[in-house]
Amino acid sequence: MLSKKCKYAIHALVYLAERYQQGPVHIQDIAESQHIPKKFLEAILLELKNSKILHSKKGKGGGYYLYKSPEEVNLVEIIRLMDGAISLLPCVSYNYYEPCEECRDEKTCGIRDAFSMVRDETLRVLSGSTLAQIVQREKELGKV
Amino acid sequence: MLSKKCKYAIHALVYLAERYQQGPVHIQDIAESQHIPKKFLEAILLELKNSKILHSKKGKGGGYYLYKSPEEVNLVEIIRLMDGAISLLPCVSYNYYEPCEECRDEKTCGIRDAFSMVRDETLRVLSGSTLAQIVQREKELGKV
DNA sequence: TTAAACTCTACTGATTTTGTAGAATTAAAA
DNA sequence: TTTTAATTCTACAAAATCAGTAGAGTTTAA
Repeated sequence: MLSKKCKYAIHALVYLAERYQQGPVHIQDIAESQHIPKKFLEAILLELKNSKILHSKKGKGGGYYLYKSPEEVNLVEIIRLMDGAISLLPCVSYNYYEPCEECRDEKTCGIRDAFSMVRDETLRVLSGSTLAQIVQREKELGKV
Repeated sequence: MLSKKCKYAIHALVYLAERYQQGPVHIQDIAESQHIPKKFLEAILLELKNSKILHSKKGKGGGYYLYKSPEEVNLVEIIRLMDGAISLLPCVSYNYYEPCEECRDEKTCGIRDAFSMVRDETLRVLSGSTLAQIVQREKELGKV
């Protein structure tokens, strides 16, 4: 399961994607509309800014806005940033690999195959799911 | 990521699958060979027994053994039992469904699609991965 | 100069995870 | 019948992670 932090990040980014190139958006605005605790959201947005997904403008009239285009940001990137590995086992992770403590020998472990396939399919689906796609999908579904 | 508990359960079950229909196996035996803390393993095996995957024999010469056949036990069942939902979001879960607190309207949420697909692919792969298959795979890979 | 916004450090409470202790129960075997 | 070796069960506890808060500092527009 994704953490709340990660779900908050996705919702905030979708909200900002809907307002792409329309100037900075207040944290307060995002927090209220998306039902996210403001102080918690602050930390999340800061992290997204440090990862060059967002930029911010300080001071009066400031706020956060998308730095990357909505087509460039996909769910894989967001999840890895917020929650870490995509895979279900550390021993089949591309970005967060660790040897399994339990497995004595990775080469003869019969369990890894299935989880490698799950990882591949998950990456395939989530990497194709960009902010632009999500916004487009919501328009199709009739969200105002 | 799977919890340690879940990984322990998988390893213990594979170990028992390799000894299917060869009588009860001591917890001690499983714990030592699979590097699992014995007391923790006790709780895990008891849970697997309560779910009718294992049976046990008490007293001297007792132990645990597979009740279901290795062909009947797949990774979906084990993960659901140990860690809960397969899906990454509660709002797309079959067995652990909960409405998303963040989404005001599930029907117009553009995020769920991708996670529904991830869930479907994950279920497809993991439901096809049985204890029998894992044991077979380990034989192929040359595990003694 | 003031007000409104983000920035940053530190902290805290709740929950989950990962175990451990120890007594009770059961059953085989001596 | 007693001993011994195993599972069963209840209760607890340490550690890690998650979710959220407090509050001072910095920046910028008006």
